[in-house]
Amino acid sequence: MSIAVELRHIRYFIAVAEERNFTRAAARLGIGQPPLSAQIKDLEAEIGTQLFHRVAHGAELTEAGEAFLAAVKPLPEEAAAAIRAARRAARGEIGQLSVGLTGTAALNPLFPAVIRSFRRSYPDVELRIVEANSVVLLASLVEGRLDVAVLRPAESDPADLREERLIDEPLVAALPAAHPAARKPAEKTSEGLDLSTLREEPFILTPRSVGTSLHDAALAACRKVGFEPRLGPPASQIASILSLVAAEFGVSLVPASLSELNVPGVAFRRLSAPEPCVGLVVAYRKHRPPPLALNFARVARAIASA
Amino acid sequence: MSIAVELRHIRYFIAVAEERNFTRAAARLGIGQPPLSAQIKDLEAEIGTQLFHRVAHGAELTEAGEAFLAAVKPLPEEAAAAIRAARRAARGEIGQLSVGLTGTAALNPLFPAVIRSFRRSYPDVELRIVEANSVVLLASLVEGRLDVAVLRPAESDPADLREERLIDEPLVAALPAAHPAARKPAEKTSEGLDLSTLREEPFILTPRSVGTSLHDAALAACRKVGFEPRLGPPASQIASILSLVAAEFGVSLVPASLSELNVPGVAFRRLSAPEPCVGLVVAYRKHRPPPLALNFARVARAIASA
DNA sequence: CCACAGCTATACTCATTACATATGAAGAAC
DNA sequence: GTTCTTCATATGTAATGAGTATAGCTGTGG
Repeated sequence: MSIAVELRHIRYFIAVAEERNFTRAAARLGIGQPPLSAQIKDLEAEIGTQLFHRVAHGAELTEAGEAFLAAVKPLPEEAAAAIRAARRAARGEIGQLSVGLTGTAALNPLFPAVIRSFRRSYPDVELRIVEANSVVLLASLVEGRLDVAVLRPAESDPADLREERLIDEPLVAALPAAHPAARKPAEKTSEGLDLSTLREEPFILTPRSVGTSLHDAALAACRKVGFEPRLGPPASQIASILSLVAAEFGVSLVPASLSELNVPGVAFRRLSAPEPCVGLVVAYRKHRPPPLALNFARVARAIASA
Repeated sequence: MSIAVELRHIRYFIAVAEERNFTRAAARLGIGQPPLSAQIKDLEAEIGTQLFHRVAHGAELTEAGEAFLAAVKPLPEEAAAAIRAARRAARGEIGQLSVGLTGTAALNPLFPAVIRSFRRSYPDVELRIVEANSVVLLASLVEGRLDVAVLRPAESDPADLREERLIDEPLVAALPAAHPAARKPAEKTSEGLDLSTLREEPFILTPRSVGTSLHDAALAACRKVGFEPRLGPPASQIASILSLVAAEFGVSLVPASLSELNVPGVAFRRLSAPEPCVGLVVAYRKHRPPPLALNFARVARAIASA
């Protein structure tokens, strides 16, 4: 016999309590007075006590009614807030977003600009930024530990990720400062360095196990100009590469944005055309990407194309 | 088109979210799976976004679903708590109770005992205790500023109050310590003082405007033994009466419980039979007394008869 | 590769109930 | 006393929540 209490009962009850009058409350609710009386009656039966004293000129709250009113008053607004929260989450306006970032992307000025813009557009999103190598990033994306990542693409990237190219970035030579090829860059009109002049140098690259993209791009560039590079000691992070170059263990090919860095003992030289390039993409799962990931990708594309 | 969100939707949603499976959630809710699916569908339509990803082995929360779950999770319990609060309020277990207290009742040991017992039985009730003269108490009761009062009854008390007699208390004479009639109380077997021996003394009484009960009881006692008392200076509070007696402005008749007080310069003497009496009652509105007032009265009766 | 198991969605019916309309009863105000 | 206001009751109706049966989809195991 016990009828479940519904938000409808609570809304009706609050209306009557506020109007202190069934008829006016019914008008405010847009229903007739008899059904309103019936609903309140049901509610009272369920609670097991009167909530209103019916008097000639209206209805007054009983003690139980006062207690009930105090307790249920916030409920309709809480329900409405829940709906708003769900809608905002669906639009990707609230929630947590885990952004992965590969080492060389972190050094590109694009990335801080994207983050700045995203935070301005979505101030209520909790951002978590994780830096890791491409292999880790891709695995984390696929397994859901990351929602989106900015990284350098490779053909071997999982097929169930969507990658949107943000920019293409030329590779430049990173040379020990004392290297003969490092001398020339004084003139502005200087042509790019001919990569083949580095054919005898050991190349410092990241091991293929932590990211195929840069590794393969560097190899491909060398092969294109006719030599198979000799590999120097591997370096798993971009900072290590530059350190090894500075220590004259060899040369390297790195994204142009790294030439902004002033690393003592390292000189950067652009290469002569055709410059080899590596891309920078924003990646997320094709399957049910979080709305926030899509929003992040959109912001990133907007910044990249600006 | 738009269907109001009800607690039912929320209960169902939470069940599915927790089970991550429509079929099991339906079983837990005691309904069939198709109606559950329909209700969730309605909810999603109302919110305007999917709350679950339907996958082969069940249902997973979307971002919107996660946000909605976090927001609605407490609602069912809040509604249940509201019902409990209303029930408790109806039983007079919670709420505020304003207790009025007349001056001479405050000095009776019964009162602290009642308060102690009430607080033990109803620990969640917020007690407010107001001391005032009977006229103010009665008016406050009728007008709803007080819920219950402990006072001395009079025939003139409003008819829409119910008064339950707690105890009858003899009146005793309050005499200046130097008064001849104050000398005799040494022997335990001493007979009471004959009131008529005080016929020439001025009587210090509270003015009738602040409380008819004691005033009329004292007058009636004097008349019963054959004299019309001469009135001394009026005193509006019981403390003032005793002060004036100590100052030898006259004598008074006061409830026996006051003889517990050690007031320098005042001696108390019991009167000879038939001892005049004043009652002590607990009073509350006949019309819709708050449940708490009834509970208070019940506790008071229990203590008084113990 | 096919059949099966498990899950959700759809189609349809039934019982419930929330609502509207009309009316009655009771108390306050004039 | 009369009238007005207010809430309660009676009754019919339309909406809807829930039940039953079934179809569709998706991984799994033989």
